[in-house]
Amino acid sequence: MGRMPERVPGRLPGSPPTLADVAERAGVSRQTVSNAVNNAELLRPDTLERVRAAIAELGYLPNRAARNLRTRSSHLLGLRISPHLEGTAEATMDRFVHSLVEASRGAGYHVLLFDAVDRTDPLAGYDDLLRATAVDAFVVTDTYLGNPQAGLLDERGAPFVAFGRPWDDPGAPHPWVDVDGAAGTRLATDHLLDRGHERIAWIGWRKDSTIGEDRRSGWSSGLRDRGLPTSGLASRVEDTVASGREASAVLLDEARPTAFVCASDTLAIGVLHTLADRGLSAGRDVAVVGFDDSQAAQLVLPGLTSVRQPLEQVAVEVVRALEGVMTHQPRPEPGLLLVPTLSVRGSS
Amino acid sequence: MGRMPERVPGRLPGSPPTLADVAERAGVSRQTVSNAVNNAELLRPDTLERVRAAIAELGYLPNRAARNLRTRSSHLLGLRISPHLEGTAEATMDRFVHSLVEASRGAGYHVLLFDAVDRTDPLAGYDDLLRATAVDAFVVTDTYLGNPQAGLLDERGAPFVAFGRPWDDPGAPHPWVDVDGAAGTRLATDHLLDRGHERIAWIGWRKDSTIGEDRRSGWSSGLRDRGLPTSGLASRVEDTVASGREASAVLLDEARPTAFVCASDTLAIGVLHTLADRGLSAGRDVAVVGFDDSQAAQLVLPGLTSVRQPLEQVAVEVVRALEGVMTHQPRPEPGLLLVPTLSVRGSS
DNA sequence: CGACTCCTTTGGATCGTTCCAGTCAGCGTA
DNA sequence: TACGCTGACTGGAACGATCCAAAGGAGTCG
Repeated sequence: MGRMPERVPGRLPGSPPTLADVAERAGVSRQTVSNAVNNAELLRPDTLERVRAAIAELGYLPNRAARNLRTRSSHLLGLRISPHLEGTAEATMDRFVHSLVEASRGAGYHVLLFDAVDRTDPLAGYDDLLRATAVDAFVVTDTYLGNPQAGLLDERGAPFVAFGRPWDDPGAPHPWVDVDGAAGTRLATDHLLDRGHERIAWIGWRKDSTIGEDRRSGWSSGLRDRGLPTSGLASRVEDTVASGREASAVLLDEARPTAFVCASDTLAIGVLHTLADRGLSAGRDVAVVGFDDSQAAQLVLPGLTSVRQPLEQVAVEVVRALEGVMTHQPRPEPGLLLVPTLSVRGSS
Repeated sequence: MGRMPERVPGRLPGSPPTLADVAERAGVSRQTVSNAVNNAELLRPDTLERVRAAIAELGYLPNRAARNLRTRSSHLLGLRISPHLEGTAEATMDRFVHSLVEASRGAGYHVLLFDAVDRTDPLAGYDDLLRATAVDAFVVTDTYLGNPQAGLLDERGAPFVAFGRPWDDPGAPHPWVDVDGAAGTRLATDHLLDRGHERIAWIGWRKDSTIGEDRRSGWSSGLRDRGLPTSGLASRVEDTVASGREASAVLLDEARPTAFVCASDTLAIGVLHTLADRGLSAGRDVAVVGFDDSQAAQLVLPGLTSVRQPLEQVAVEVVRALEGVMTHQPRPEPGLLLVPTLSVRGSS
């Protein structure tokens, strides 16, 4: 001992302490400090305490870059955010981001946000981060567009978990977590049936939207199971307030429903507008249920009953699945389907 | 040449190529490849092309961890997200996050999200990331609570830029970017005055909210400058729909205003509810203006006119300021105040 | 023709951590 | 006493990039 640590003279006083600083202070080797941090059970109790004291005194925290380099992992999860989602999907995504950050922290990960330089390239951003080993894994959320991402990432051996089912390839091997939309609309439909409604209309998206058709099926199965008709009671339109408004006006004229189930809050708010136009009371005269439980659903006048996705739970399961992927644990099932709940408000 | 690269045999075929791989392929030294990436002007044109070809063939991208370790910088910006903000502030924050990710990318940075383990500690999360040199700088957004962060981060020499003024210490030296709330409400007030309104009411937050008082001042100065009265026309309440509804009912009864300017969309929607209760038409009978231009403002029935914060511009300026901070460039002014715009819709 | 530039390129050291092989002391057993 | 064995700790090498000083080559000039 007594050897001068060579690098100290040149160090700025403000720069954080290193493993070597702690080692010198505790009178042990660097490796022993490393073990104190990562494998405490390898140390004798008294040594451990001495090292821990030195760590506390100096306020030492391992340098991330050095650790990342050595262990070939960054403890970062990449999440690509779409520049601007349409309608209420944006709010859903934001609620998910919050939940994901929280769930990731519990597992020792941080969330790295990135966006697509070139929106036409499905792998834009992903590929660069992967090759630069800047993230350990991805959370893929933009799967609803006919996700080429999943397949492409799988090909490159990139670890990831998708929030959203592989609609176009139900047998896809990659792990995913999703919310059962049909169960949500079924919940909504049963809720309305329980309130005595028998003529319940559907306003959803165009037929080429698989998510839209899934949500629709919850409505139709709910009516069919009670022997009630669905024909003439469904409409498929764009996801805008104006479309919901028009579609509901037509349905009211032609099919006289007493309740509406909608594929989104945006459409449901369109229905509320139609009711207001006609002097009908939402909730009393005609019931309305939306989907997403957006902020707007809480703010509009009678309060909009809406299907709420369990995003906190989705985030937790996504992180759990990611841990499995990164440790190469085999999974019994690639997918996990969670059940939404219903936020009941004045509109029903 | 001809020397076998020692490390190749042990490398997994899937692991990304390194500087050494590129160097060997191009027949140059590692340093030359490094220069080709970072200081292209140092290379002779033909060498540069050869190296670039090798980089392209191998799909090389510098390893982030190694670069971070050597250069002592991570090219990451830390952003702490609050677990759950109240009301429409959450939507504002999310729009800002999107803009920040985009602006950061332009400057070669990514955004790292984190949240507070312990919400009572103002530096929770910040300190750890700083000591672990996990981020280069922070974007501090939660300054409206009487920001102890700014001072504490300044003390530790942490580079950061705040979105939000240092209300409690106007002379604070740290850089910040903010939106001029008073200018926004002034814009709203002038807009209503131009439409012929003379009795314009204010519904804002409690007096201890500095932001609320700032926004209020735009309304009061607008009226004073035209010699119109403000007394009896202002109300200060909680930021909820119910409060806005009650406050507007009282004001309508006692002061008979023909227009309302509100400190938030949440309050403005409360006003809309009161108008609907009384069979008054928003826009025709009574005009209403909100603040934040939230999604709900676009969805509610006549459309809510609202003050829109230029968050894209804020993000760009925050990143610009951060670049200045990190290169230790002196700043003429610590702060920058941006002017909002007005999104005019049916409610006015 | 040798000395002196200047420009390009190179090898070694380094950032701070973890992996790996090995040292050393202490203890039980023959 | 000699031997092996185990547990606690150590020193050197490695991860993959950049910084630094110095080497090599081409061109200029006395």
